[in-house]
Amino acid sequence: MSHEHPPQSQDAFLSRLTQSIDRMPRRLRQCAEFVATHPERIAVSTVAELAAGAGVQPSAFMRFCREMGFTGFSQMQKLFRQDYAQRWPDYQTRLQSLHAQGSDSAGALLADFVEAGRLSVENLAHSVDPKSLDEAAALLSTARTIHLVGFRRAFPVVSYLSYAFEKMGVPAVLASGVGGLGTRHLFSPDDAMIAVSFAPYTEQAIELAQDASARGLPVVAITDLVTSPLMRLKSTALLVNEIEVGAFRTLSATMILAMVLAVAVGARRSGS
Amino acid sequence: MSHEHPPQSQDAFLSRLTQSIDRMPRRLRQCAEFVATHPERIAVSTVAELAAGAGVQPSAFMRFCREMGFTGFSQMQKLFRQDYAQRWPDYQTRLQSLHAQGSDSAGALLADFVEAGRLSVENLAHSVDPKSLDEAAALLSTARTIHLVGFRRAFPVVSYLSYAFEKMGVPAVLASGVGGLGTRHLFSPDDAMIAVSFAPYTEQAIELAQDASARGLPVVAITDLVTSPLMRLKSTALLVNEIEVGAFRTLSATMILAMVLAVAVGARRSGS
DNA sequence: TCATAAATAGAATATATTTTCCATTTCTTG
DNA sequence: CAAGAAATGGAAAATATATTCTATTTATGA
Repeated sequence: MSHEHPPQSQDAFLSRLTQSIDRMPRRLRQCAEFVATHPERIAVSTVAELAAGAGVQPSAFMRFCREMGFTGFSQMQKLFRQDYAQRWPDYQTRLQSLHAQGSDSAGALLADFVEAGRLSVENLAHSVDPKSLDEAAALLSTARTIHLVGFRRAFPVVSYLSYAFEKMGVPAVLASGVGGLGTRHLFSPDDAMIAVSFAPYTEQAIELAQDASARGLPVVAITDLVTSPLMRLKSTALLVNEIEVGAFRTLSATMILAMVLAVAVGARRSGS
Repeated sequence: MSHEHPPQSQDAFLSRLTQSIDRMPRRLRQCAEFVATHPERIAVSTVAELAAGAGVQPSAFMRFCREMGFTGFSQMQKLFRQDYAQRWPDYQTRLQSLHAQGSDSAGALLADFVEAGRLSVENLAHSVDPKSLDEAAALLSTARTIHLVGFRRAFPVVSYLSYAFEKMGVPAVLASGVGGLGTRHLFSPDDAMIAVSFAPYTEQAIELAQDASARGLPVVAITDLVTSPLMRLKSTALLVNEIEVGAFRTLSATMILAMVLAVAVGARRSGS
């Protein structure tokens, strides 16, 4: 069935893919999913490479091409090679063309933030001390419960941590700050805290961190400057410096740091 | 002469080309000129096609490749394919082998995630269509209220958007999903929605987006795959693809996209 | 102008890639 | 649970593509 005329455009191809992906058998769906994730590779890869990427045999990928209405892989590839030229430019060129659209267009904005984000991320590898990171992971992995504190710009970070910890089965509570006094009364000496705060520092976050520290909880701080109030605690500090665009700072590097921390803790927990 | 090591990048290739083009014999210069005019075709063409384009015999084109320092056409083509798409598969395999070695010290983990983040961010410049971005900003800037929908991994994104919009005085509501039916009854035709969801898609998010769309609200979707259910709505879609490390995906590129969207909307609001 | 070297075209060969085929396994359905 | 259908993996065959080889042409310089 379904072996009529082949899709004439990438749009047609993709809509057909979405339509039939649910009804596909296992291996064919693997192909479909891989193609949906990396459509740009079709033009420049061989069946063998794509099949390997999707984790199937070349013959399975062939069947996938047929199922999509093509006579074979070559025909399908031809479609993708046709308008390859449009997206050809590499990263640098692409950035320039985004900028060229005029300084107040969304494209120029995107170029600015992408560049800032890239630099921030690259910078992270230097600004974070691996020893502190190990230390932080060690502290957190032995805690009974991890309290997560962060407001305003830091809130997305802790909400991500909360999600990641839940996914890995690590007990963690988000200090919400809404509905009264929060989770302060729950602090127990064998717990630990991750406090996230950036200049200008939210008082509430600092207070909670100080409180926890006073009660003997180890505190891991994610912050931006060495002058941060969080540095005054006897805490383990992880520094991230996001590059500013206009009055805005990205969160790209910070999210990566959060993720690394979460995964490191998760690994230690399950490993031991 | 000149048969040393091959160029390692497209830039190196091009500078070498300009350098030697004057000293080349006729047919070889035809090749050089054609390649200089259509560098994007190298990755997706055969020698025969390129030779025909340059008006020479395939064997002449082969000599040209040699003259440029490659062992043959295949090696040269590889360079042009790598710069475009081949970073990803290389990266994935490298990562798997690292994981197999069990180098799960926090430092190595950090390096991995930094690399993944950097690539994800760079890729954003390709995957997001500037036109869609402009369109999205336009739609959202005229809305009375912006409804924000996103759960699980997408929640940090919408919580950031909520923060950014508040900071800029743009009315936005977070569809919390907790405490009952949420904000669905608040949908009004002159509102708009930003829906964020990644595979495996949270049903609740999809439903809310469909509901909003059915009621005539413009929906801006931030999602990962062309097969995403959010793509089926007549919505404006922005695609972000984060590289996977182990079973985890960063949010670095996604946060940048969110930020760009927020700032673009804010600028339009205050500008008009 | 002639001798020599370089460059070229086209066919022949080697290699890579696609495509088909079929035995085996895995699902469906009565 | 058995019979049939669908799906799969692997390898063999067909095709496309890259690469080399050599006879011929074109350029170079004394």
